[in-house]
Amino acid sequence: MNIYDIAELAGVSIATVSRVVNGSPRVSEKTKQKVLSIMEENHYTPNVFARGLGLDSMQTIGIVCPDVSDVYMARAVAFLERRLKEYGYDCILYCSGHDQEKKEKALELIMKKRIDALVLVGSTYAGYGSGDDSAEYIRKAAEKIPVFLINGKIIGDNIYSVYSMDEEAAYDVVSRMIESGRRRILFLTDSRSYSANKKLEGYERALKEHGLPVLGELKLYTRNRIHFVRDILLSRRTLVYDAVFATDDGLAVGAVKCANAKGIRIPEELCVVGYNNSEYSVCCEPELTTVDNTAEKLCNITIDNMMKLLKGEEVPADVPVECMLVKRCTTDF
Amino acid sequence: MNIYDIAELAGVSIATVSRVVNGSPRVSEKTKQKVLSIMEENHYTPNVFARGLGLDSMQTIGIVCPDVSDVYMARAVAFLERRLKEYGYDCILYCSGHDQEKKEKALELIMKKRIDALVLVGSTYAGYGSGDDSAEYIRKAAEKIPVFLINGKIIGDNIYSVYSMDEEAAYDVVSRMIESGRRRILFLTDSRSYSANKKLEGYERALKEHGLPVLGELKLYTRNRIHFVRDILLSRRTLVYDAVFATDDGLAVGAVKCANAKGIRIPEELCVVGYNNSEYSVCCEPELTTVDNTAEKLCNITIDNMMKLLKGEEVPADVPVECMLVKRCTTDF
DNA sequence: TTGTAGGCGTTATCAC
DNA sequence: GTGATAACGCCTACAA
Repeated sequence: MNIYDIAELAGVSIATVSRVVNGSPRVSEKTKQKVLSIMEENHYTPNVFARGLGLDSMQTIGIVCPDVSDVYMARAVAFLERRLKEYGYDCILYCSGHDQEKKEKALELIMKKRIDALVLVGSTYAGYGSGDDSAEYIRKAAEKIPVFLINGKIIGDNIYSVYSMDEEAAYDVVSRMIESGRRRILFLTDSRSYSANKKLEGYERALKEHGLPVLGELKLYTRNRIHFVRDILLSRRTLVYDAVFATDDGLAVGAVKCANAKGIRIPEELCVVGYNNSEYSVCCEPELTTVDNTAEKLCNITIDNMMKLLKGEEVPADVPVECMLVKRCTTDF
Repeated sequence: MNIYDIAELAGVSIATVSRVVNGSPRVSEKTKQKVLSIMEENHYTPNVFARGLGLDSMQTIGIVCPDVSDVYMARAVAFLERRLKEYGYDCILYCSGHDQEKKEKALELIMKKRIDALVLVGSTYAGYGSGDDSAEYIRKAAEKIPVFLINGKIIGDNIYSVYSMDEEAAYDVVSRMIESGRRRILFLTDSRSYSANKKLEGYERALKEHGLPVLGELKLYTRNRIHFVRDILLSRRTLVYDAVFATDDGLAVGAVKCANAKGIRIPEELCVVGYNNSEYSVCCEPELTTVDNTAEKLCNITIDNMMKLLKGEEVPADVPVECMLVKRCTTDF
């Protein structure tokens, strides 16, 4: 059942059917009703491929993230999908992993689908600072379609970054730790991404501004698995700290588990702050104080701006969004 | 840059270019190399819309789940996406919510995309037993393309169900609880889905076969939020139980939190078992014994069977997969 | 207001 | 082995 069949049944030309389908006002009410009823009767659905071919768009947005099974990514994808649907767009999803090579491959593949725009979720797509060319593949994609980064930042044509103000949040948290008497604050992370770096910068700035030394022994890179983190901390007997600032809740829970295992009291002897305000934070015991990076807000802004852009409006290339501290039981400030 | 441009540059016809693109053997090695190099030079990519129009397929599979931000769904989507990619298929993602109306709408929308097949993740798509017509919209979709259910079961033409053996797993867990001396076992769930019903059946069968009564007061339906569950259990002062079997880890964690708040010792005084072997189970304290429903296996089987089916092979319409008990610290058997 | 005809970029079926 | 050419189903000037 195609547009020709409908046209014939309705006794009009395909142009008229097309006009009805696309809600053109240049159709008489009478023929419009006629055509609509025929379409209804025959369950006619325009062929999206044909339409895509003509318009060079299938109203589809590409979403790429390293791994949807990560709770943070999953939430972001859920928010993005919902918002996109509200605008009548669909999304195709790619999980790229974290390897440079795989990420490049993923973008190459998804670009072949002739999507209208691209969203990259997670700061792994942000490059590792200025002057490196690891983000070149993203710029290349941006030559064809607008690229939106969520929680990453790349400066370039047709690239739009919406990210949470992690440096400021980290600075704030660590400052409070220091002001409440902590002196040896462990920086716990699983990544050297843009966002992790920003958190590190905030951490270091807070230390410096409060006259504390920045110590390599108090920065720990590890895998983001609860037991793994717990065990690594348990095994470092010489590592002394009275606070932990983790770049993800999972890591923070690992630190809490370690303290529980050692019989260290939280928050009296150890203060812990996580990141992302995930369900883990209320799952662990005691429940975790954490930074909410307002993922929903980031996602909504991203899609809203994307839609404006696709309509030809101007949108800011750089949107920083404030984080929010959610206090629970692992802090005493 | 389209197939005509390439043909002209290579001094051949578009038919030959098409043959090269599609790896047809009926091209001389010489012209093939010539065409390939021209394509390479010009970064030629065939237009997927045009190809889709001709072949009536864009090698795309639809994935629908109620909510990707749910950890279980997110993991499933990740597994599915990875496997699909291995086969050269892409996926478009829809989150439908749980409302009947929304689910129908989601399927209606995604069907318009002319996907090659459909995966429905989660037992919310399974109907609520035989004789109800709430799954009619799924049968309708199956008239056009094969539909695969993950963790649901609908019997019908062109519908394929891959699901974990939840009845058996539940029976097994509850039996062990009883055999280790538990007498009042709370059944905790957030859903009346196919899979939740199966778990309930297993629970009841175990009680009956061990000569214990099935009590309404020991079945609790609640929202799947840790604090919500904890608070509801705390508020039911008269509710007495010495074991909890929950249909999801989140619920089980709520029960653990309640016990912790009341000072009830786990597993001595209370035995708790969750479901899905999610990260929550190692997050909570004490760590949760849980049933692993082998989501990865379900997903891989689903996609493998789908690919076979799309190639014209026969595949079973019904694949039950065994669960696995993962023992941690909330049980003493 | 409506219809005609060309174009979108492929693939597939013929001939040669 | 290679090349015309007709689908595929829609959109949209342009004509009427």
